Amino acid sequence: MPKKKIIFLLGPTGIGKSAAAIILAKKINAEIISCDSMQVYRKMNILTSKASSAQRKKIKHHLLSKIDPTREYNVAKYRQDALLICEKLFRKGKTPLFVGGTGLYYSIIVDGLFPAVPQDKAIRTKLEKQLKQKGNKYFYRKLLKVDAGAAGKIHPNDTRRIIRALEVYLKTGECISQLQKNRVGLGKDYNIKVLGLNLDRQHLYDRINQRVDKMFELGLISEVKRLLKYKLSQTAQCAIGIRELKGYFDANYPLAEAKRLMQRNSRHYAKRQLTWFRKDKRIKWVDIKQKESPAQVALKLWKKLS
RNA sequence: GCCGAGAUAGCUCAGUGGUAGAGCGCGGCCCUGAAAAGGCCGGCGUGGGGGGUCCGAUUCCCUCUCUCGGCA
Repeated sequence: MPKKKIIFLLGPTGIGKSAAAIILAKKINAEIISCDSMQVYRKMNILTSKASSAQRKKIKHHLLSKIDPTREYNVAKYRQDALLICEKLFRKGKTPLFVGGTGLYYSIIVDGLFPAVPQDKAIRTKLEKQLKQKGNKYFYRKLLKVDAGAAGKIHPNDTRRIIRALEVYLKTGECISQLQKNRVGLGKDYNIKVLGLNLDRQHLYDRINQRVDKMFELGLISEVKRLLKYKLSQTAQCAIGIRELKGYFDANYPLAEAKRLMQRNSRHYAKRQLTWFRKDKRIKWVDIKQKESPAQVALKLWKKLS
């Protein structure tokens, strides 16, 4: 029996993955699974450029608007949810088409998640308190003592990772650097195709800037204002636009500045995404031109699949 | 046309007689339970053109060009 096929469509924010994906999905009898860490949240539609309900009627989208923005979400949950949906699609005879720009989520599906422990609130609070009192250097030395392997890979200022490594050690007595070696990916059991969309940097940045302009036209301000009435989870509040608009609502700067920051942070984000994707040799890149329509892009993608 | 100010990084500008910095922008990279997050690295330059003084000029002098004010 041939291996079941899973397709990924990756690419930087704003490049036009979603629109092309819908057309591609139609052609290949696929349903779309979002590979995006922010589109899972409800009430964040304009902010995350989620597919419209009209688009969603054309092709079923999974893992969109699944979680309330007051709740936490993370890679492990994503993996669990996404694999479940994959199985469901296979039973229906559909091909899963993962679409998104969250490189870690992609990697976690394809390369696997090493068996570790979930976050532990109590341990974290303690560690964070210690970090505050003793400073980065001391904290880093602490990690160096218990897990030199991890310390070698983590910069002393990257306290978020240091906390995680220590958390794993305190919880399990094992080194995260050792655990990380045990990951089992999907490659053996499935036929995985990975497509990437790219556009020259200047035009990509133009698109990103324009997309932010568009968000404002569509009513971003009231959407975010509404969102801020809730106590957003730590993860949900990381979406680009929330912090930036909050500064405007708090009268720290004018609206134009909020928009400028959103555009800049989105550009930086796209750049980081490209860095992440660049080193992944499994990605088959499809270069698009500035003015290509979603249908044209979808056609190029489709050709790349055969 | 005259008077004044200026011309230094992609932009805004600082500074110095011993071949230049800052902020923003931009580029590169790392990444496993917060990943649209978090962290690291990089000045990316014919100092407007030409001449002079000097051991040595981006810095001082002359000149040309351009820009911005003001006066005509």
